Amino acid sequence: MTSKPTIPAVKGMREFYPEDLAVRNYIYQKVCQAATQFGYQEWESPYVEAIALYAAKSGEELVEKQSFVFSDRGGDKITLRPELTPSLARMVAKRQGELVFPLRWWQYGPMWRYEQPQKGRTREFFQWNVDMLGVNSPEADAELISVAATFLKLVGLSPQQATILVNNRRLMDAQFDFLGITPENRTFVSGLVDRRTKMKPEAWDVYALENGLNQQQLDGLEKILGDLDLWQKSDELVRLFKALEALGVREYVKFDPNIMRGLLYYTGTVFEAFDVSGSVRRAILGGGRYDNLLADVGGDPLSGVGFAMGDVVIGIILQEKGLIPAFTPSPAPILVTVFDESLWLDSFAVAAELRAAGLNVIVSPEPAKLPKQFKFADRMGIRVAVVLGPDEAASGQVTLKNLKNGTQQTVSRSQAPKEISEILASA
RNA sequence: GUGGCUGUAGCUCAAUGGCAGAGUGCUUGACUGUGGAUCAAGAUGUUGUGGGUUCGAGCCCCAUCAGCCACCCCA
Repeated sequence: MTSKPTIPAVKGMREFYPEDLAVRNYIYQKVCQAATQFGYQEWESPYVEAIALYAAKSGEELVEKQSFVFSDRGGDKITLRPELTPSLARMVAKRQGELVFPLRWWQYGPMWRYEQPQKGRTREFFQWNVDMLGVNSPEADAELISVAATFLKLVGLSPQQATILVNNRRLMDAQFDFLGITPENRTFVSGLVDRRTKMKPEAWDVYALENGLNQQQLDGLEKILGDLDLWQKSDELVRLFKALEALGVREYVKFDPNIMRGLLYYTGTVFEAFDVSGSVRRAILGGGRYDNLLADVGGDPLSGVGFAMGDVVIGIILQEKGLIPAFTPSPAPILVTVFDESLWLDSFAVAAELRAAGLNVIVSPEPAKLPKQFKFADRMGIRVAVVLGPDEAASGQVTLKNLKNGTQQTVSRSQAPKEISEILASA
């Protein structure tokens, strides 16, 4: 054996073996399908950006602690992109005058964040971003939630398995006002709400009282957070749920006053999707409405709504539930064997004929014992083995073996493509 | 950045401080023109890395790297 590699992969970076890439590509395919059903356009932005792009809009945590930052040869600070929204804002602002609104864009690509790798979290991940810009309405919010729900449905997650929880920032702010919580205290209270499911109730109470809430406010807050009918007090949420009903995805969505989302730039509807039954407690995806997206990059004010989904959490969930299609190692379903040295190049010629007929074909690179070649075919998930031995060569024929059921037939070389196609079509 | 657990054959894991092991996979054969099943034989290790304690370290101590889990944050 060779010695062990002395230089490991960089911490938290992903290595995609063929079976891993198959999973990634499967998710990509479903994401594309969901977005395309709703008429969203695929776009792409640079993987490397100036750090200054994020300084304006993204949180301090993301820029200072979670970005991979480098200097280019001119001394400018650049970074592997930790998120997509600032790039979106810039590209839209640059062509704001000529783009057609409402704009519906999606992207699926790599992102990097310098975090401690753990379950559902790596330093390199693929993220699906979907955004609609230029419309500010609960009905537009409903469309985005509907795209997300459509994806969940496409990958085989039922409403019982995965749920999208929805809340509204304006509704919560109004409730906070009613309790006499000051605007400067709102950020703390939002964080408090966010933390509620992670702390023991008593500890949470103490934490709240120690940070400026009085007992009356705490009681009121707990009442609000337990009120699953609270959405009826929000015109926006009433319209949202009616639209979701019409869009046919209402069963995937639930109101939950505990959903706040940490990002400061959300202003209205917010939502997160969770796996209800599995081992991952992290959100599958999250998003919401943000106003004034373009203000910081010099564009005209423009409201938008969007969400993001990482590939890591959804990948774990789909694997756990057996929802990833079986992996076939070989993309070519046909193996042409090489019987011996004298027939070596004849086998190559047979392979070329089959490829010319439009088939995908592996040919053994050198003579080997047939059992070994058949074993290889089996391991690679190949469905048809082609044998060209002395008998076949003498009569201008080849033997075709169906590896699924073990049957075989000997046919002329000219007929082989047609016969193989029939075998492949039969299963 | 903080805390906890782990690191032994390709993989999953054993081994009271005293000879480095099993299952699985791999190679070969039973079967020189046919894979999956069965049986038999065989090969495989700087015990993550570097120090230390000890007559003796896979095991104890320190450091370091990596992985997992939780916190922070978030997709």
